[in-house]
Amino acid sequence: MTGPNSTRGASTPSSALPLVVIVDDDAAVRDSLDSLIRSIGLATRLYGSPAELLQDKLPDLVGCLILDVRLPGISGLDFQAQLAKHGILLPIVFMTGHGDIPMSVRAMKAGAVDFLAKPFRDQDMLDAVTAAIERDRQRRSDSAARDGLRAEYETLTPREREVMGHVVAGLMNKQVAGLIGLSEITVKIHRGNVMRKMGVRSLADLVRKAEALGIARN
Amino acid sequence: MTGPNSTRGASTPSSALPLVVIVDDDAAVRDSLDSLIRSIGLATRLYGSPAELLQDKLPDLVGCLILDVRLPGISGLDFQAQLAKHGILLPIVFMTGHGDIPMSVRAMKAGAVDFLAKPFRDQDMLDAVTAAIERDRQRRSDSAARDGLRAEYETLTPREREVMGHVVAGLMNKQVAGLIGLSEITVKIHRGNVMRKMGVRSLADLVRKAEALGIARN
DNA sequence: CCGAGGCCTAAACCGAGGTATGAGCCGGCC
DNA sequence: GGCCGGCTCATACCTCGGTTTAGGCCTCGG
Repeated sequence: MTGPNSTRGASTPSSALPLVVIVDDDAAVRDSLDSLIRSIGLATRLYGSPAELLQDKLPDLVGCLILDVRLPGISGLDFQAQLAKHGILLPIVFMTGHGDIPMSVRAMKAGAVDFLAKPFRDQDMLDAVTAAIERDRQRRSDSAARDGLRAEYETLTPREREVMGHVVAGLMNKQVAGLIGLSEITVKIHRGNVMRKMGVRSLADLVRKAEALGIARN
Repeated sequence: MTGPNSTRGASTPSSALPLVVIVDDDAAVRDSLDSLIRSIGLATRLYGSPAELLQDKLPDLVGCLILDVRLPGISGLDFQAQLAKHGILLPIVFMTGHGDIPMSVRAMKAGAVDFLAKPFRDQDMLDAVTAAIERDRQRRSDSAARDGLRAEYETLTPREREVMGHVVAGLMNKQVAGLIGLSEITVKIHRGNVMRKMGVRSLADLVRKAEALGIARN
């Protein structure tokens, strides 16, 4: 059985090439998919079971998963849920030889990119993988933006966050002051600090960042 | 065959009771579903074919569609696409006796709420219908909010919209003035009109409304 | 103990936001 | 023609936002 370290080196440089992780208990299927995926210039990583994948630590690359729904020891659908708990958020393309409709519907509801019945056309798999990678790219981009925002927000002191909340809610400095029992001038100071730390120069931008952070519930 | 006017009156008052529209060419299936849906207190409307549904004009109620994928004259999936063009945005629950996985995946990708293989358990159908209605309720709520915003936005004159765009982009009045070749005081007037017509009293609220409207691309 | 950092405040000043009053120009419509 | 509405501008006045300078209080940790 192909072990965890079955990455094909030649097409897996440490660059930012998208990585397609293939999990199937049939070595022939793995190799076939490996060839297919690498034919469009993507890196691959092969596993014979979910356990092998979990023991290995995946590089943090843009990519996706190709899973057979019938896997050794666990259902592909349960594995899908398990991966989410492990913080592995790679988009998943399912394939199956003996699947049924409820299975496919459940997978799609749980966020799978596609669900292909074997035998599938090569092009269908490539389309699915391409879509999955694009989805992952988007997710990472969104995630990075949110992380950056949160990093800025976390440099704020408790008071500054409190003031920021009221400011983006549309209150005037004097109202904020009255609300939390401060002098207006102090609110101005905090407000200025917020603008500087959040890296914005207009209230409009601050409001947008606050929205993206999910603040300003009032 | 049951005609377009087969609505069961007793459980279909003109109130805001959610409406479940059932399309199936088998009268027995329609009646069975009708009983099931009405058992949980929802109104129903039965059709034997997509054509009948399209000829009829549906009341504008919260609700959903239950479609067989195998319909007279057209595939349920094609009908799904066709309905979207007709502006009928009701969430769809598919059911099928002879469906396959690609069909279910295509339906789910196209936004179906669920895809049930016959025979299905009554409870599964009720769960799907409940979820579909909830989705429709949410969609209508979002849509109504956006329509209200657009109505306000449309009361703005071209100049006012132009000024609004720059203001929510975070520019100062004098910058806006320089950018579109006006005096600062005129910008202030327009800005004041924008605030009044858009029904907001703080810049923060204006920015949020602009975001919801998809303005402020810069 | 003392420095650092968070927190609060004040006085003073300036730039920006907002409104009212008044007025002129132009194009479309009855 | 006359009216209306959109658009423009000016003066004046007031409020609000924002920064600087300067100071005091507290707590935590070296």
